[in-house]
Amino acid sequence: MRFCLLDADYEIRDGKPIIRLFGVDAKGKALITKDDYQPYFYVLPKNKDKLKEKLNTIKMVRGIEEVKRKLGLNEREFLKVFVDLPQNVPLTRDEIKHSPLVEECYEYSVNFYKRYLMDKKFYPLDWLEADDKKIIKVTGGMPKLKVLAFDIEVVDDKIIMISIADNDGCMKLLTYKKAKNAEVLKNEGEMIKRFVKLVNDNDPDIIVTYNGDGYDFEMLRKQADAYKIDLAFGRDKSSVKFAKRAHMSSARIFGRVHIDLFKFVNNILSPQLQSEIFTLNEVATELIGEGKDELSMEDIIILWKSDVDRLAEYCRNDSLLTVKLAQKMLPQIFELSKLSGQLPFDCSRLTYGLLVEWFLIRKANELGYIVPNQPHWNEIQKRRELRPYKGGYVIEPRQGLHDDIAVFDFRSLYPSVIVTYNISPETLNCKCCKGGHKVPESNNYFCRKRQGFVSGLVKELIDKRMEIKEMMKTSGSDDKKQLDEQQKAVKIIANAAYGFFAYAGARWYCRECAEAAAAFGRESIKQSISAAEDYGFAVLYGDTDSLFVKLKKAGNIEKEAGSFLEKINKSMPGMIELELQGIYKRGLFVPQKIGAYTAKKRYALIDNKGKLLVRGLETVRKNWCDAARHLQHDVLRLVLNKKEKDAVRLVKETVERVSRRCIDIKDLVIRTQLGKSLDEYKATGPHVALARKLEKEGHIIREGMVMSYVITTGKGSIAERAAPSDKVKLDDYDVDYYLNHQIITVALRVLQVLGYKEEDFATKESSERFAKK
DNA sequence: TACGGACGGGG
DNA sequence: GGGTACGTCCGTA
Repeated sequence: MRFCLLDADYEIRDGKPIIRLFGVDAKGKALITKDDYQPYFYVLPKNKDKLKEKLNTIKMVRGIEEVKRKLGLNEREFLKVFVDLPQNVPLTRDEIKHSPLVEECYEYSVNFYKRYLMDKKFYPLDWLEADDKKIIKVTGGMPKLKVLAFDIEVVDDKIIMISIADNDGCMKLLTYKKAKNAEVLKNEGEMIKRFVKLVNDNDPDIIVTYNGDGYDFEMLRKQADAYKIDLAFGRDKSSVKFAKRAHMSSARIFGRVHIDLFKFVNNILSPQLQSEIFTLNEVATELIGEGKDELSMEDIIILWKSDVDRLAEYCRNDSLLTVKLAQKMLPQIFELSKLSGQLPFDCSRLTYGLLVEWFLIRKANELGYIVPNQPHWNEIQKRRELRPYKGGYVIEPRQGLHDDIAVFDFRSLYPSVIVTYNISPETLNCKCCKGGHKVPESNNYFCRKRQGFVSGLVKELIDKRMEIKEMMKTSGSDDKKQLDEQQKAVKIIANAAYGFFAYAGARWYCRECAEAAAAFGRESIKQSISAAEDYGFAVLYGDTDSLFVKLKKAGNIEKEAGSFLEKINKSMPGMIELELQGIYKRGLFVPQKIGAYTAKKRYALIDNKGKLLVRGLETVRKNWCDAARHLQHDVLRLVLNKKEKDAVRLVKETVERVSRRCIDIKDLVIRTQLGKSLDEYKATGPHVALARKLEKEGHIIREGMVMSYVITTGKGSIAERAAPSDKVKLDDYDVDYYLNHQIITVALRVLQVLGYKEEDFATKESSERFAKK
């Protein structure tokens, strides 16, 4: 049979590990094929023969082979130790790791299915041909995959609604109250059972969610456990497995690839997005130009009581939006899978650093290198404690409002720097050439004679990207689209290499390499900046990899930005490339230091369509009250539309309304989650103080509960004055707190830059309060 | 000033 | 077999 590889794992059958490969054939039919493979790891022996004797006494060991592999730049002789079961690889290593016969063990923590794919040189989305004897790679295009998205709604810890949508748009809505176009079930348990059946009937290859690992599947598991329902989503009727991963569990389904789009956005895509907020609404708006009406938790509770039809519509729209977003993002995930060799399931959940790491691991394997071991926990800690090295070059922002701004992006600079100066752990201060590439402001240098492992691979990536871009020029629109996804994937991995050198958990960690790349980078960026100034731009702000400019004299910013880029890219060495990130009508720049604390990038831009791009200012999260949250956004929008006076008036109005208690108390509610059980708290924040009070009154307080409170007048710390939001009357709230810690704080973030002080927002009602301070 | 704790996404 | 990110900002001590 011939199939396109989508997923893999292994099972133990009759005491033997069996690899299972999952995929679809040309007609889109799901297939599973199995293969035998033997787990192993490498040992660098001190005494080869004696070690072999010792290994042969270990029951788990099934065979030993002598092999030559490269360790760094040198070829060494290793023992390849085969064991019976994958889980016995680390156990066998434990038995010999302290032996005087062993210098070091390697590759003992590579998952068995990854080991198999790596050794066979199988990449996800490869077409494989399997017969009774063996599996070989063949050619084939992209198969048609059935994609299904789902979304749940929850009220009071109960799932009240589930919607599903697939790539044909066909949908289903399950609930247990009467609703239009819904399938109405008897209760929550029946609904979950029905959902499981629907998924199996629909038989998707890919299941997509938005934060399904962190929420929907967790919630389903909890409720299914309560009703003793088996979440048998697997193609073999197996239940969903919750794999413990680095920081959260991932919902894994046999035979179907569960892709959590939020994880991919958060881990990989976020640096390339304009938005700093990664809600489904924001991300979908940016990527597919389609958003959604957002409902608050309270809204959902109210709608469940009063307007189930509308809630159903909301729920439907969420799964539909998720499936549309998947159509946009899956090609990107697949291209990264093809490049890094990681299964789409893993690839969509890897962090930036691990994505590079797995790319390097597979390449190392293919080039005959032994993969360096992961650093030990104490080594990672040691790396983290090192003082930070000098990073990117920062130009302090020119505080205030500016018109007609061009933003240039230097991000492709780092891969070019790594290649140009051969920056790699093995080429650092080599013995062969004392006159290597010297690092600015340092005594370190990099080899000129031998290509480094990492720098060589980054070079391949850059060359590949050039090739793809060349191909794009002569290809049709469908091919072009796929090629574009390919070049983006290449760019993602190439760009991540720099950060990877400084990532404390990295196998190819090299602080000197990161330092060097930063130093060479600073040099080149400074050159680009002076070129921009010579051209006639005023530099408004720059930080590491981005540059904000406006024209010194009147002119067309878009035209000038274009011709500047053309000019500078001709004079830039090698692959160094400056890109235009965008043109903006107006921008507000906030200095990095406000009062006592410093912050990174803080600015807000507005484009010609009136769309806002906000960085570093949107600290207004759920532990702020709605009044403050909305005020900051409105103030920003007004300021960027040159309606500064209106902004100030709005702040004054809000101050006045808060002072006069002419405000809806629900706009003053602050929410904070209890992250642990009450007795574990050392510090008593407002939410903890309130929770303790409620517990004494006989309420049951559990970890994970969200406390909703309002700060009231009275004596003591803020914490002592937090009262449950549903008990607070309009006369109770603390005007001072809401003005000075919420409303004015948030307004000043923006307006301080334009020279305003808190006195400027004083009204008759509030001036007395300011005078007192 | 240092440090504990929460935030993110989802509902 | 491998540690619950990680950078930021609030409030308390």
